[in-house]
Amino acid sequence: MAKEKKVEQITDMEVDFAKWYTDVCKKAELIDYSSIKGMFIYRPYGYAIWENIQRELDSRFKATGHENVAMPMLIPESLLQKEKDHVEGFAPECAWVTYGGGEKLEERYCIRPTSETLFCEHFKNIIQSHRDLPKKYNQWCSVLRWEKTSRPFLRHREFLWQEGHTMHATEEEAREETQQMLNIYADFMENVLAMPVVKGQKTDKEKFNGAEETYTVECMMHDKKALQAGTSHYFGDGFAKAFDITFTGKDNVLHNPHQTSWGVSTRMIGGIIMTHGDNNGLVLPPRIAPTQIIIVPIAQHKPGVLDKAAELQASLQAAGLRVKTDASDNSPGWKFAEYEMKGVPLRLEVGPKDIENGQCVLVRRDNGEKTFVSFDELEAKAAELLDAVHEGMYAKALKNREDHTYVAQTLEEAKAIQEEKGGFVKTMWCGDLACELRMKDEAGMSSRCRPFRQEKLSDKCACCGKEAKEMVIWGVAY
RNA sequence: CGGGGUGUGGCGAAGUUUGGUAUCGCGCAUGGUUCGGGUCCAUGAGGCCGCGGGUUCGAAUCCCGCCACUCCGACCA
Repeated sequence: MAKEKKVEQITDMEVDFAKWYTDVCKKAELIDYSSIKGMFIYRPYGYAIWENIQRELDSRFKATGHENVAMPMLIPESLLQKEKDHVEGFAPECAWVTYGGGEKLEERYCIRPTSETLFCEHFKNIIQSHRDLPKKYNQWCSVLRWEKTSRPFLRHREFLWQEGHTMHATEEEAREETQQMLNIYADFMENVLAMPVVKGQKTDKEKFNGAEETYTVECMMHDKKALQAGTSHYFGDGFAKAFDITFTGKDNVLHNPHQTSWGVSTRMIGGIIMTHGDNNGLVLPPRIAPTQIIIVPIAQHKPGVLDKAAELQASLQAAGLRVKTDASDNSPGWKFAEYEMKGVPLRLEVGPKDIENGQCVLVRRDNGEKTFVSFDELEAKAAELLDAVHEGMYAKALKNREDHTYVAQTLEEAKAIQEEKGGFVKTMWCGDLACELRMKDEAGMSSRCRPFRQEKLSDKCACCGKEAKEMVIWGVAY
């Protein structure tokens, strides 16, 4: 019996990372393909992860004064076209509804690729006075973008997400909102998903269509590629002007409100898989795992074993943990492999020998460590171990990022690092688009962000040698 | 959207070159057996061979078109 490789159905990530990824998505029963390219079926286990993500984020949104709404799915073409940069960015990947009830429509409708325009139309109707501000809305929905290539979770044509849209009386307040939401994302990813993030601002080239500023949280995957896990945009009053949204201020003068939007999607699940997964399958962060503890009874036909398993499940559930017992006829070894593949953070083994000794075994998914725990301290120990699994996963992911983040002083150096090692490359940058394009052309890397945590690596831009403004992190992105 | 690869029961494959009754392993069902790392045995069910045309007495196999998956680019959350 192989010690390292316990699940034969999954391709090793060192052999073929892309195949490993799709194997995990399918074998862990997260997702299935549908008959339409880029449209995926979220299976119960995959959807349960999304529901847990939703629950965690939604409570954070509510705690900061946001309200949920539901907007229409269709956008009239005339509405989409009101903001020039926005429509230019999204028009190429829109899908259109042209028939209704068998009749050709007067005006075609875009299936929402994002809902800024819909929110703006609505905001125009409901905002009159400074007393109506701020408006802090969010919606959980799916959006459609006609992508050319697709991969489970990472790039769908239809994907689930949340989009927050807010309107504020002052620029200062809108900017604060933008930062607050970015921080909520960062905190959520690190403390719930165990994914370390780099916070920063996008370059003009990479920012959202129509935004003044785009902020991002960037993560590094196992294959050293970057994943943009969430974004928060400051719009200024550009959309407000385009949509003629005004309010009367305390000064009895008409003003345009300042706007933000921010979103994360099911792409984060792809991030979880590629940040934490291993050659035995998925490894789920305990705080969003649909099942946190799987109880595997040993010699379950023997009297008392299943009763004890049920008793342990009940007491763990009473302690607020998500627990299941697998009492199927499959052998214990089969069950071990199955729940490893599904990434369940802790396995609890209990058999006749354990019952005699008044104990059971807890096994960590992240590192395989076994702990014997007496029944009377099980709830406390299980909760403690779940936290330890979270911390272990975070530390491992952080180490991966730090081990594969490099400094380059020149474009040639950056290119060499990318070709030989991959990962994040930090360089100084003058701020010119031309240098950013050269980095893409010659080193194959796009700018991931201008990190908030700046370092002064030198005085000169790595590309052109002119005076540098700031440090940029470059990488190959999903 | 350009270049390569692939498509055969739920999964993984053989068969395609040279047209001639649809194969194997896993899984599934039933019964028994076993249980601390994917137990073992027996019996059985399940296939529009990606889809649509064409050639032929006859097509999984040859020809044409399309679709999907996948890898490498370009584009994008």
